[in-house]
Amino acid sequence: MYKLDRPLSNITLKTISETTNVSLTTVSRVLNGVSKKFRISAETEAKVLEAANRLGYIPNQTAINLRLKKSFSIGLVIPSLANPFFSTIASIVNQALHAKGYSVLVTDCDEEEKTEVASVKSLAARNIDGMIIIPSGKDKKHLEALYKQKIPVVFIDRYFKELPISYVATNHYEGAFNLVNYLIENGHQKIACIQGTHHVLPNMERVRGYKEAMAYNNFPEFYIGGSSFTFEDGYLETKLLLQRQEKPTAILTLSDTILLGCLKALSEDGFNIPEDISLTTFDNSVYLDYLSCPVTSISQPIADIAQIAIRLLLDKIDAKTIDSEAMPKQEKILITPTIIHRKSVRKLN
Amino acid sequence: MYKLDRPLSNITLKTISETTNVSLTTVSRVLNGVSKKFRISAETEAKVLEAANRLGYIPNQTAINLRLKKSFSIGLVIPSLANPFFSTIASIVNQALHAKGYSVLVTDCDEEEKTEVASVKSLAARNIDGMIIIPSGKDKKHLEALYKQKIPVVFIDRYFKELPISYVATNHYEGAFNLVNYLIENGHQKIACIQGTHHVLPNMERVRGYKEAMAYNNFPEFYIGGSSFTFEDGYLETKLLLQRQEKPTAILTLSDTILLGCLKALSEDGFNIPEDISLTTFDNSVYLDYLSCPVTSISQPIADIAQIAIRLLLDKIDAKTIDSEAMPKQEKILITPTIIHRKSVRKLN
DNA sequence: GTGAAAGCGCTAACAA
DNA sequence: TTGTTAGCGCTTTCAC
Repeated sequence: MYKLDRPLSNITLKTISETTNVSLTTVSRVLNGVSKKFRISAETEAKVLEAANRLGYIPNQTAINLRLKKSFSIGLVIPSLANPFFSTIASIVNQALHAKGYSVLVTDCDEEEKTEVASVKSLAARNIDGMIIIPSGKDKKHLEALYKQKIPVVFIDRYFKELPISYVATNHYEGAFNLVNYLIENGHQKIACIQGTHHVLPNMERVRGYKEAMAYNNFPEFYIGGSSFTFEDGYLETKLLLQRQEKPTAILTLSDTILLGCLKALSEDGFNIPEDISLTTFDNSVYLDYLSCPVTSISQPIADIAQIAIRLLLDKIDAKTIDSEAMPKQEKILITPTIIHRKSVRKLN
Repeated sequence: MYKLDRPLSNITLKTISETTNVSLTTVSRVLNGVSKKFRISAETEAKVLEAANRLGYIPNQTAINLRLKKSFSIGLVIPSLANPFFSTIASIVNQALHAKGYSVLVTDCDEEEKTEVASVKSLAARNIDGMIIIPSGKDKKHLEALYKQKIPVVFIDRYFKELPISYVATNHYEGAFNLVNYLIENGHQKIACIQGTHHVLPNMERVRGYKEAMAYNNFPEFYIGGSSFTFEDGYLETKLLLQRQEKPTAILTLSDTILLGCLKALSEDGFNIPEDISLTTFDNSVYLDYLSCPVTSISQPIADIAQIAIRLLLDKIDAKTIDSEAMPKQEKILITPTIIHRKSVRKLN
């Protein structure tokens, strides 16, 4: 009738059907490995297989997706791949999902709420089988919409308690609580906390852990500063902190970026670790071991989180395939992180 | 006829056509924003728009892809998202491409050649419009196949000189050459080089730069050690290096991971930087500024590389859309990296 | 054992 | 200004 501009993969089932004089149906069956189920003769099967091989047949996924209303691909929505924590998750999720035969559509939202909304919509239009989302912002209308569209979704790391969507995350509260408690057990009372972006859940939970651990031990909150997860902020806030009359005996930074800034300020001002000030942090980046004084840190169970999220998502997808009306129940999984002990905490007398 | 298990987005053009009593074609035209081109009455247009809105119509990308033989998505093949250099590239490419209306299918190959081959094939089956690849291995049959299938491809960072496929990468050779020259200008002669994985191109080029800079200045190669881009290897190799009778006055590590291992060994053995030994590295990770002695480093123009690669790819896609037979010419772009001067190089009188 | 034909949702050539 | 219809490549029902 009319011509399309781009003949992509010229070899289709039809091509094979014509060259072998076998019907489309049979060709499809052979190539899908259900020959015996339909009792296709060995002869026919061989003929088809040979042709497919010779011509270099590649099945057209798009057509399969349209026909089956399943795309064998899942969307992964990430605040920023430039953040090592997220890119590690992306790496694990990607590999695990590929191993299960899924493709992964990754979107980097640049920590922007607007970008996230656009990404989620674009993914939804692509007949994605499910989505794993690390929310970037506070908005959740577009996420509610996914629930209504019955697209299986799992949140990682950040989540909305009000939404009936499963999540798996680190128990940041407990992590911080335990870490502060550990400092207190080592005789520290004047513990300062340098936090990151205020409104993100992990930060809020960590700060809550700090506060409650202090309260639990009947200590006043010594100091809380900081407002973003950056080197610069860690540096500035530490400088500010060190100006104060009363010096802390320990500092808890809520991320490794903050820690590095803090370290720079500390060394500039002549404080040694752990002799003068003890230090603890979150994230447990590889380089912590290689700093002049290796720093004790909370280690998030990244691999576990990723694996559980995948498991949850695939379960939901399966459940939906069996009964498309079923509303999956919400799973709320919080994993308590561990403390990796290094040399930055001094035991006071 | 028969029922499919998963009614995904129930609202289709047909639904709208039926509820508004407007033909499918007209509905399609209105929704594609070409109403005026076809002089569709304002009345009809409004009716269609209203219905689409009310019903929450979401176009089915899969159907569009099949029909148009264009998927508006491009594949990004990465050795490992856990590597900050690659994840930064992924982040930039992702954002830029989304801004242009493309979706991005990312695959993490875990630095495995086999995984890469599988990924590339899977992407090819998905009617990808183009691919950006950072090759993981030495195999290139599957990449040649892409060329034959006329799928637009651009390599980043690692490339095959023999393949007629465009690439954009850092000029690692010049980077290393300039860095070693800089050390020599500062009076260093005993310059040791600790390298990473031998067979990867960036490593080979960097080592070549070291060797030729030494030869250019008529110095013997002082020392070359190392075999992988890891902390452990950097640590071990430095320990080994420091055992030797003749100590180096400067060390060039070919990655920041190696550097950190090297630093640990240096500090364990009581060497101060830059007093006892000068240090330079590659990668320019953010934390270099925050080490006890900030380390001078080669900085790869990651953003530029990503932007150029995207530009190249989109050009190829456009060219192909216009003339599907045209064989695009190969572009070979090498960008010379800059030296970020910090405090780790001592000037020898 | 094999095949004809319908249809997934969409676009565009052609007709009116 | 609008509509009819073919067909993208595939799976599956139903028939032989």
